[in-house]
Amino acid sequence: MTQDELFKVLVAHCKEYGFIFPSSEIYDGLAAVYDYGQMGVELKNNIKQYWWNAMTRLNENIVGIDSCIFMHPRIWEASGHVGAFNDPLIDNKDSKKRYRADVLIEDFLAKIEEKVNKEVEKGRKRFGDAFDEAQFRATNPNVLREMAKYDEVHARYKKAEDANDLAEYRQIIIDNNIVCPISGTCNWTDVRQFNLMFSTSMGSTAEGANTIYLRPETAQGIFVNYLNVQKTGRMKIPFGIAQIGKAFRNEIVARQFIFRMREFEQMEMQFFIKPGTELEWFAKWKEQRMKWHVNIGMGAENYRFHDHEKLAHYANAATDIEFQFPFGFKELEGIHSRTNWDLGRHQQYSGRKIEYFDPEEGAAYTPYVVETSIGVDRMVLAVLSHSLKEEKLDNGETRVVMSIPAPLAPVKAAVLPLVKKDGLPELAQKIMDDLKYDFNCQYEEKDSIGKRYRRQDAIGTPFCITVDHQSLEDGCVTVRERDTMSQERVKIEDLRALIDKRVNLNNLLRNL
RNA sequence: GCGGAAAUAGCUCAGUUGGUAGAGCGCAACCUUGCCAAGGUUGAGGUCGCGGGUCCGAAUCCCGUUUUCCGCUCCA
Repeated sequence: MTQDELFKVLVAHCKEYGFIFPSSEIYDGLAAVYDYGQMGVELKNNIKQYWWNAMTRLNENIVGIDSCIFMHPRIWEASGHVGAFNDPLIDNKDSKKRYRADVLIEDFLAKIEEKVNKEVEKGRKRFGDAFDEAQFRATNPNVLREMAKYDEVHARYKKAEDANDLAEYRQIIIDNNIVCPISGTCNWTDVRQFNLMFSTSMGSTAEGANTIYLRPETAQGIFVNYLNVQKTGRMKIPFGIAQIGKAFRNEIVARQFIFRMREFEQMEMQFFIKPGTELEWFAKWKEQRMKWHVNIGMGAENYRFHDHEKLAHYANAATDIEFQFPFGFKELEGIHSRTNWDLGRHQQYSGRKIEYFDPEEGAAYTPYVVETSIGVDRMVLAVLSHSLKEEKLDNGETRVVMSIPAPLAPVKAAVLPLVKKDGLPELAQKIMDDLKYDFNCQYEEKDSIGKRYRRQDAIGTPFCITVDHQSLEDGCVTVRERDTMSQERVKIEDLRALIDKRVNLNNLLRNL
């Protein structure tokens, strides 16, 4: 099976077994939005728990918060999100290149100015010392013609800009035959406004309503609560604030299943430090975060760092942890040294002093920040795509098995009476009722035992517990292991310890 | 956004020159069986993605539209 086919099989498998469904499916779906089903939500919750406990329990200086999706609109001005993503864009249909419509028009105006300047230079050469530029500009027919065109286009452009009239942008481009530098044609699409942020309005009456944005990242909720947490938690630098939550980005193209969605969930931790120590902490978190990933047991060879050469406006060092997805190595987590950019901007925009008094230094400063930011949905996809396997068995048959690392598996054990009579269901149900307080378990008595094993394989259940006639006499059951398909006789009272050893998240955390 | 392909039962797919919708698997109930996708009986489930048009008649032909997949493009 090629990676491409595997990916298709994965998407189908996720739907068939209740991991992930396309959103609003009975209404033909909503592009690039997916819902988690009964299995998917368990897997996702386990991943979140592994992260949350690794961050907040294993680090005494990291605490969690849960901030709102709605935030003050000025926050997004301070963060740079409003300014950076409000561009009118236009595509050339022939070269398929995308341009900013306003830049195309400005370039065109600049070219006219250039032409005029050339004329002026020609005049200067011709008249020498007697050259009067103002008079030349007022009388030369070439200059007058070009300037008339300039003024007309400029006036239209400014008017269109003020009114945010996208159709007029396009009309200006067409009327002046502004062509694509690559294809040289004037075959343009409509101008579209791209804003990466979703907006809505707050306030129940139209006139009183404010435009607010759905947060495009959870990080800002941490930054604006920095003072609250630092003061009420009496946090001493270095310290971190962790958060798990939804974020929203109006991606131009959202594709590849849950890899790039418009609504997604992030797990972010902002670590506040003394200026000058950021590269040291950056290196430390790089190492820590890679360890967290590899510890899951999906193979160190499937991860790699990708250091950024081109840095974002807020960062002075950045790297991605990439995972080998079916469609190649892609970003799973980002680690950024964000300097004091965010806190500094909030200081500026809010007018509040956001500083830390360092008793050791005897001075106050705006802390620097090292961020770790991971996509929950991408983690889910990493686990699912790595775990799904089609195996050839010795008897020539194939089985589909989800070898999800046991601590992350949605269902930990299935309790199965071998037959649906002779008191076996009753005993199985008793075992189920005992285990369900510790583990997510399933009870199943329908169909042959082989079929039930395969069904549990397909959702990644690490253990199947089979109750047979002998169990009634000796108090033992058969424990069948998912990956090896091996079977073992185990006393009923030993079941809990046996399962716990393999599926308890704390065992994973202890290895960190 | 551009180009290409596709959409029929829960899933995988048939469906003849246009003539009132099919299979396998799955699902539900019962019987038989019992350690790796067993057999039998019975049953439920589809306005053929949606909207128009042509026609006596459309799953089938035409137009539009939505969604998905592949490539390009984009992604602080």
